[in-house]
Amino acid sequence: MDESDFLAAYNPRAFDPMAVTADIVALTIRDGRLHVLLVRRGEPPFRGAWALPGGFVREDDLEEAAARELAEETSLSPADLDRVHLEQLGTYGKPGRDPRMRVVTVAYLAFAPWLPDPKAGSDADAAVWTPLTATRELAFDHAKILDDGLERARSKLEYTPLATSFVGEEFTISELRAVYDAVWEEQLHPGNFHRKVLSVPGFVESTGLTTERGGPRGGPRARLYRKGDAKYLHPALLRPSREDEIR
Amino acid sequence: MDESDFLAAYNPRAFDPMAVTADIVALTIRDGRLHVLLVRRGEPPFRGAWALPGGFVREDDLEEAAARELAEETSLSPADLDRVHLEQLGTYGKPGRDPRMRVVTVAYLAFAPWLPDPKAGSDADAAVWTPLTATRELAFDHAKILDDGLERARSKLEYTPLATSFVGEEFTISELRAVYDAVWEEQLHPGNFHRKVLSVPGFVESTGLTTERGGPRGGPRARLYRKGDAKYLHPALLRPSREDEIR
DNA sequence: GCACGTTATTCTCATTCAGAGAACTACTCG
DNA sequence: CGAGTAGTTCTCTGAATGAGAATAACGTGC
Repeated sequence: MDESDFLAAYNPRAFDPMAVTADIVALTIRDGRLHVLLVRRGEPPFRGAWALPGGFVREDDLEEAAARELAEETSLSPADLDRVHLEQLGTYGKPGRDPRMRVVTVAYLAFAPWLPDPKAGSDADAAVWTPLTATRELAFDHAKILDDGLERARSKLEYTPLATSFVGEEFTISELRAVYDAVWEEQLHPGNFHRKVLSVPGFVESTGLTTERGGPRGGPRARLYRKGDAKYLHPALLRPSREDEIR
Repeated sequence: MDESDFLAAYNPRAFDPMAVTADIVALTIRDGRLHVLLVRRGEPPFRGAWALPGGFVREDDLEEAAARELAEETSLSPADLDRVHLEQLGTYGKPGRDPRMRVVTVAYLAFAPWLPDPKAGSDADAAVWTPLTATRELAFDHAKILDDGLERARSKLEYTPLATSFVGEEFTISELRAVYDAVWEEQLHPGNFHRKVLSVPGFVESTGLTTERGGPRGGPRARLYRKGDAKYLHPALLRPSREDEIR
């Protein structure tokens, strides 16, 4: 066979090697604020600096590599990992972005519900959920990757039901609204939000239950919902007042 | 220095090498139909099969590599290349997708206005604009990449002014509508489309001119517009009737 | 137990937007 | 010149949105 001859003679080392890493922008919400998972690097380059969790891709698929790194950093059980939404964010391969060699990084974006505080992983001293307001200097071009991840997250809340990935299995409309408030950094109108969520087909479905108690500062018991079967929100739930970002 | 010692001792060949390619889903509109640029492979693997244009990433940036490949395949002048919108689509790295070795492909999506028929590039017998209706079997996982590119294109027309990348410098509202018709495969209402385009701030701006003649089958001269300064369409121009795709 | 502040939920009302259809007009073609 | 086509503008109707308010259920502190 022509083709198999070619493959036998093919030398995979003929090109400059490139390393491929999978890094993760993992977002969650704690205390009503958006947090990102950061690790402190235990090895050069950028030893001691904060960075996105990630690691080299070996034999596995890109997304598997990302899931593996995330599970390592957060000591997540497989069952927990199921509840985390993971999607590809983008790929960053500018020459010189890693001083060691040419590294192409495939970034993934993860939306997680509440998770316990992580333990340190293999190549990191520490991994912590960090509020976004306390932005730190990040290693490599991770600040740019984080920015891209935030913009993607903000945008995805508009036209997908992914906000439900940030809350528990059963949730109230107010908890869902808190997700939007945190990610968009805007206070949404409770009444209109309530109407909107219930009017979008497939966004949430009722469980028939309510919370056991009212809120910590009073108020009636809230009805509980679970995620519906919609893949897209239609009509979308648009961010208010983006006049400035439009041009 | 600790860090420079580390870098000096670092062996870039310690990992299995991975090749990185940049492949392109280049779309344009001809005769009112959406076309994609395909090449016929001149070398194994998949010799003789149709594939997306692309090639290995060498010293350059990923996007530069994509632009270089696109320019090669289409024999585009730098001035023409300026008018082509290029954005990253996604990265495909499943083990085994290339029989030669582990190949990670960063796919780019290009929107081009009318371009001349391409000549064959270096590693391809032929490159042709192919109507999407005549879908062929594609090499590797390029069918999936193409599908993802189409979905991205359809979606981007909704909330960005990228439809203007498919038409010339000056265009009529009807030409713009033809872009939407072709990409969405729907006949939009001419009156409502006209109202909508003119009412979205920054989508198009008037040139004050009109076409020299009416259409080939009659009708009045149309006013000419150029691209406005909006980065996003607000409110967006949503696809009609996606009820089926929502869940 | 009670007054009060808080919050879930529902309504109202005014405004904007989208879909359908049509009018009006300027053109090309035969 | 007459018929047909297409660019542009209007009208009408129903849906969606934003702002504000009403109602009612609950926790807290006295």
